[in-house]
Amino acid sequence: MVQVSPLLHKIHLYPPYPTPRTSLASQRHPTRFFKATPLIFDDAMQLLLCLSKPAQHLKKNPLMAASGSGSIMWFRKGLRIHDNPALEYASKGSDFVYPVFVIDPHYMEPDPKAFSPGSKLAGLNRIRFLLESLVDLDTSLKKLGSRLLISKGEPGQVLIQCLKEWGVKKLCYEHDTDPYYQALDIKVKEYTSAAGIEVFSPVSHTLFNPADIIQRNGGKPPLTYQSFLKLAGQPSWLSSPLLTSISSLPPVGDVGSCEISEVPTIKDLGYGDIEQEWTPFRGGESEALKRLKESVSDKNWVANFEKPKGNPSLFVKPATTVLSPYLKFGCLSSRYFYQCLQDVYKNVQKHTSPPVSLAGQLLWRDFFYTVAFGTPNFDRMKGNKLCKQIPWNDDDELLAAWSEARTGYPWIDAIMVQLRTWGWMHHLARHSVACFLTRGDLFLHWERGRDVFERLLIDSDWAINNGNWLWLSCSSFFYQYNRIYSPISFGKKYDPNGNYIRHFLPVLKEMPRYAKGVHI
DNA sequence: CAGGCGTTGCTGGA
DNA sequence: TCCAGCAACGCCTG
Repeated sequence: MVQVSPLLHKIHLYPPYPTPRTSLASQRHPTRFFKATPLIFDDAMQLLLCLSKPAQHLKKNPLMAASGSGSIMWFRKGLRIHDNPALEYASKGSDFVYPVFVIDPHYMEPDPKAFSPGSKLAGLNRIRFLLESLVDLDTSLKKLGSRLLISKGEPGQVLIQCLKEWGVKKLCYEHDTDPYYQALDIKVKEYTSAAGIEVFSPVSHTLFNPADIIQRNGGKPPLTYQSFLKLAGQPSWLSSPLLTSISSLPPVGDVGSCEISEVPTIKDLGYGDIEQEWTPFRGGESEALKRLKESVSDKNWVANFEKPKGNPSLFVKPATTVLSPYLKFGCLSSRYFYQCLQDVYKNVQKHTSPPVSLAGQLLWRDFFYTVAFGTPNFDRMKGNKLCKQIPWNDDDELLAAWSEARTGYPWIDAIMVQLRTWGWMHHLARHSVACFLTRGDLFLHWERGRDVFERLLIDSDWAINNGNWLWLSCSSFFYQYNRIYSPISFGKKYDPNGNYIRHFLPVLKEMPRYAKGVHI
């Protein structure tokens, strides 16, 4: 029978989880005219009349919402105002801008069958983080004279319905390389090209355009970080300052019969009253910029940032920025982050460099985005050309012991508790539990661990998550699976307080090893 | 097919 | 404490 490790309640005695850095880290679609046949003449007259009148009149006339020049700004990732070229283009020369976010029920609505509270695809912590980001975006848009329009349903269908209903001639959204969005974009573009709607889809989620890098490398993605750096060079946009603020936005036009709501709460989504310990990290662009400012203002820290080497106890110290969840949802622009870092580097005598520097971390992110984009079946072992084919163990109970923090190894269990409650861990902590699962005695499939991370992490990012699991399971990029193959090695060098001990075994010898199947 | 490269982790000496 | 050297592995190149 499955038992809860008696160690679980003791885990909280361990050095507490990391704290934030502050306290510590054209053509209009004709549908509307056909639908409203009696109004064709009126519409045309209104248009003629309005041409000679001030724009204010246009804005107040709901009929003109459809006939004026309107754009849809479709938010997916990129939940921000600063450095948002799609939003900038949508508002340029438009009388109306419809900022839309579509709630995909698969991603948001409760799934009682899931192994942790949340939807089919995401844990509750990340869903809440997303909702907070949407509320923040809505607030910012309202300050600029606009608002966020929330719609529900299959995103492709909903968007096409909006395009029809509002008769806009421009659709703008941030380009996305994830397969989910690639498939969605194909569907939407089929419609827009048939309907003669202009689509503007700039690359602004990453520093570089993955397609460019792949092309420069002869059609294949670079497979080492160093070769990626050589191909990438300096980002082209760095020579001119990014647009980081907007003074106002065109108003939202008439939404017609489209069902629009405010940003829902967790309760609205059908989760009822949830009693759980929530992640301490608040979603949204405002919070992201606040954190960024705090991190970047410490020039010494930025200049000397180095991925902490060796000692995992460092993850209780102010070792990172905790900006990853904000980068994931695009609450923070990676390009703006990079620009801020370059500004600091310019003004100091000496600074660290990639791969260990802070800028190097952003480049790692781009590296994984590029490889992931250029590799079919990147998220699977089978059919993935990069992935070493390994006959992994398949054992649901061992997997459950790992994901439910019942392995019996306090260090591993503490990290898994942290993942479940906070949805975020230091990269060294991720490294430890990933190696434990795939390269330790469990020898379980990296796809299983990936699934758990993807669900529970608030910053889980398709390309980066899969890339790291490929790496740490020695399936790709790195292949020394004889390294750290046994959990004992986690105790060899460090005692429970994280102190370095070269030859350390006794404590771990006394640890119950639930993971070996005794108590499972 | 050999040898160099990129990579991580351990060791031993300064 | 820090750093160079080495081991070990698969990929890339000539």
